[in-house]
Amino acid sequence: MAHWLMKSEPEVYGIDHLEAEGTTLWDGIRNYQARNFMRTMQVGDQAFFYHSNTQPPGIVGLMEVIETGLTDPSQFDPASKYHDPASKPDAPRWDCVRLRFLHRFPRLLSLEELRNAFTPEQLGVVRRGNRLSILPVSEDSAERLLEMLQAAP
DNA sequence: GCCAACGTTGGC
DNA sequence: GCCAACGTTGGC
Repeated sequence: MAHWLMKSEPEVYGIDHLEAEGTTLWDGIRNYQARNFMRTMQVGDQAFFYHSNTQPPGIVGLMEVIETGLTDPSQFDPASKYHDPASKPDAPRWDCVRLRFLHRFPRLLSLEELRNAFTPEQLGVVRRGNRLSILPVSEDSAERLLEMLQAAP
């Protein structure tokens, strides 16, 4: 079972939304590197939910991958901001996964704390200017993150 | 609102 | 295939 970090702006889609819905289709990924990471996800993998573009940014919860290899429907929807006119239904360019809410952490683990505890090599999200919205998390780092999230700040 | 990082596009 | 221009993300 692998671990991932997935970013979303809480104003757009945050842990509150996921908790209320239970599961969600993680659509709208329009970056090839992030898409390729998503393609290697397996059912049962876990993902840290990271709130971006908010104060303070950081990890707030845990999700589980429950379905992979799904075609992202928003690419064919002209009304969607994720519409991709260049993508053809017989050769979809973008896909996505379905995730399930597991739990919130007892506290937010801020980017500042992450920066103090990890190098950019250990945890990609701490690299300044990292725009990738989906990142792999090594098992070592995942273990440390889970420990930090249970401990007091 | 600024700007660093970096992906994408298009002219040549 | 190079590279300048442009667009997006996201921290600050």
